[in-house]
Amino acid sequence: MAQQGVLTPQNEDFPRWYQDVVAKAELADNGPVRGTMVIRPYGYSIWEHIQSEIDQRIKAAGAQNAYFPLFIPESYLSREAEHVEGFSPELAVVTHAGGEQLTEPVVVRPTSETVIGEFMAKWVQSHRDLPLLLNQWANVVRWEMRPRMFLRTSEFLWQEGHTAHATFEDAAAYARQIHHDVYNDFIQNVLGVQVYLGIKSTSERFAGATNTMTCEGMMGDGKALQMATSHELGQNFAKAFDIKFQDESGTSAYCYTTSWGASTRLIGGLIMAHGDDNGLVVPPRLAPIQVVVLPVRDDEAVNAAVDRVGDQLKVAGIRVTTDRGRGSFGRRVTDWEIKGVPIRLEVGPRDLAEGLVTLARRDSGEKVQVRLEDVASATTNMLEEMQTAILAASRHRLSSRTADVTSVAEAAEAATAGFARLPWDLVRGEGETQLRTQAITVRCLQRADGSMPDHENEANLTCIVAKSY
RNA sequence: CGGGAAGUAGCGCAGCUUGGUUAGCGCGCCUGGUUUGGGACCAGGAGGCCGCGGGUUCGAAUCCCGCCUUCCCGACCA
Repeated sequence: MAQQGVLTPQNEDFPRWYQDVVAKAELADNGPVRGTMVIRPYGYSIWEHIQSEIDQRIKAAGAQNAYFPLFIPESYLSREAEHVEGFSPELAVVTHAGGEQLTEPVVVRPTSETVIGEFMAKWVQSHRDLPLLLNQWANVVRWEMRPRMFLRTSEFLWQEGHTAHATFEDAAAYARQIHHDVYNDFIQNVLGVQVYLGIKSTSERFAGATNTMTCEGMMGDGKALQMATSHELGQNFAKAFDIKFQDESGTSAYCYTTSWGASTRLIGGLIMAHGDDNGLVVPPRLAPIQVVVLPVRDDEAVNAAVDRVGDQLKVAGIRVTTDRGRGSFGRRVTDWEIKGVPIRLEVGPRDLAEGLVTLARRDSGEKVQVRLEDVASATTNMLEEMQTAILAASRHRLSSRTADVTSVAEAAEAATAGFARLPWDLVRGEGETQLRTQAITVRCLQRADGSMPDHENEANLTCIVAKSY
């Protein structure tokens, strides 16, 4: 039965649709202070799954978790000139504490290169201490001009990795390893989003970095979202914080450091990459709830079957929940659709009489009937199919809405609907400035074959330009 | 921070132009009953510092000033 939508349709007003999903899927609420956000239990459970997947990959890459303080002496920031220049406008600074004015104000960390640098300097003495591979899960604060739920909040949750290496090559290789094996692997295989991997142009680079790598995803409205980044920091922070080691020959040298992060912004990316007019679509591998079992009516035989089916799925290792007796069937269906649960398993007397149940897939709307004894295997298969289909859809959107063009003017035109790709030599400098006036930015630079360049000055690079979040 | 819009019950809104008894409506919520194969229905009920502060007035949701917050478009950004 056609209903008036619960959500604003995407093509009517995409930002409004986004807000609706955040609210109706019970992901988050606005906090009382400008730009802050309360992450609700369902939203937080998605974050916990993101954390767990990324954390496993970080550990597989050899880094260890640690925790550094929220407060940083203001003077630390100013030790690295570009870093302080980049971050000062958005710092929250504590000037009073304990009822007194502080002699040195402390900043609430916007990122932790500086404090961690300070401690790396203490911990690194010898080449035997390298590489030093650290990660922390933390909150950071950046007083942004224009907050948006999950995409840009004054306080956000993330992981930030910080490493120190003996050589430029080792640092560069590790930053790339994180970029591919942690970020791209997670984003593609768990989040189901196809991204462009590339390096940032000088103007888009992280403050204090010598090279910034990015994963650029395309959202449902054709705009870009930077979903994770890895930075090579050269010796900038090593020099500012005196991170030195002695090599085999006894010569003292500065380390090369890296940093890399992914944040709760990924949830914004999840919403906008896969969501539709019925709400969120959570990829099966990420979903806190993979299957919701819905009894069509509150009836003894049906409930008994619901329990049996739920147990079968649990035994098969599927994350399953049951929703019974909470209002009408239709209501429960739409509620779980908004939350994006991959599979809805309907149990009703008619099907049951024939020994069947119905599976409904969230992304395609496809419904199939399966025999009770096959529920676990059919569900497992459908979850895998959906995971594959979601990535395929994301891949299709990215390729079909990236236009290869040959001028800045054409790029500007193409960027109204998606991404544009063109030779970097046509854009760098003048073109970049010109595109910026139309809110279009260079998202990343790639080699002609789509691989990641070593630096901006390589010959024959292409660039991808788009409007972005 | 610049340009635009808006803040009235949990959510969405009307009322404001032209100040005047008790501030309404839809959804949601509570109670009881009937329901449940795509947002159920009937009956009864609860819920308001009308964003905050000041001013004008006999009287302010309504007029004036200031501030805060949210949304949209920019500059900034994970």
